[in-house]
Amino acid sequence: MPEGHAVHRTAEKFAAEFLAKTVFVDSPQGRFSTAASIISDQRVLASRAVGKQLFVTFANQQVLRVHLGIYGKWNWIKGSESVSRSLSEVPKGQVRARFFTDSALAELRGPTACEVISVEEADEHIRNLGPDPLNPDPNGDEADRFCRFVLSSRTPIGLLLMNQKVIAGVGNVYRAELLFRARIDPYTPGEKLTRKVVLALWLDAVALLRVGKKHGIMITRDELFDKNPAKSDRYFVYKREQQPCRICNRPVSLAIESGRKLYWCPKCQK
DNA sequence: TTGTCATGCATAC
DNA sequence: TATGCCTGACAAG
Repeated sequence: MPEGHAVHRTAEKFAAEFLAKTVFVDSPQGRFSTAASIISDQRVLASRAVGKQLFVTFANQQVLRVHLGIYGKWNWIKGSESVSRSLSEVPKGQVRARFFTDSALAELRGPTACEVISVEEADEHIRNLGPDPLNPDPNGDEADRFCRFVLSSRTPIGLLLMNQKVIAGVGNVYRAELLFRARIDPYTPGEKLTRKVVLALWLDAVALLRVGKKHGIMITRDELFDKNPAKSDRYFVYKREQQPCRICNRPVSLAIESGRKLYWCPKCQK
């Protein structure tokens, strides 16, 4: 489930299992073999997420960068017996990379990006990303960056929220739900919004992604935050086209914008 | 069992 | 705007 909340969970899991430990890396599929050999048998110095990307720094100053894209998935195996059994078996499907110690094994399948780069290159990737609601700067600069970008753009807010340079970590689900919760028409140009509205949108992104990170699933209806709801109940509008809006009962709309499905309620979001 | 679609994004045209 | 990535959830039959 690769919106930002899931990647931050992975970064924490990586830290919990591997931080300060020597980790072995290989690539059963073969596509990551050369890069794997560079970071294998190295100590993990840091693990962090920025937006939808994971960055793991190794003792030899090499950085693993992983972006799951739409298919990518992590599979974790814990316990020394389970780990050694898994390592001795032929893995199921295409495993791009495996990261393991005696007691934990992380398998990576189907990522859009999985590469080993320098610290400088990693910094460059991070510089190209917008503010991440899960990495809020204590001095408020991240909120400010988001507001400035949105308020100076003629692009519809529905597209701005999908741009990782504007806000890193929000994807199609959070885009639709944030705009519904704020009752904003997704076609409103950023510059037509007020600073107060844009700041509220940012703060709601911080709140929703924190809930998502805490539970490991995306939930956008306040009354269900701690209830582990079924998928069909989690959202206001996402994947609910033609179903009645939970507020006004009118059918939820669907449009394809820049190749992605956009869901909204035309009555509530004006 | 088979087919379709997806929470993303880089690249080619 | 189309395609590739190549997994997995879900629907249809």
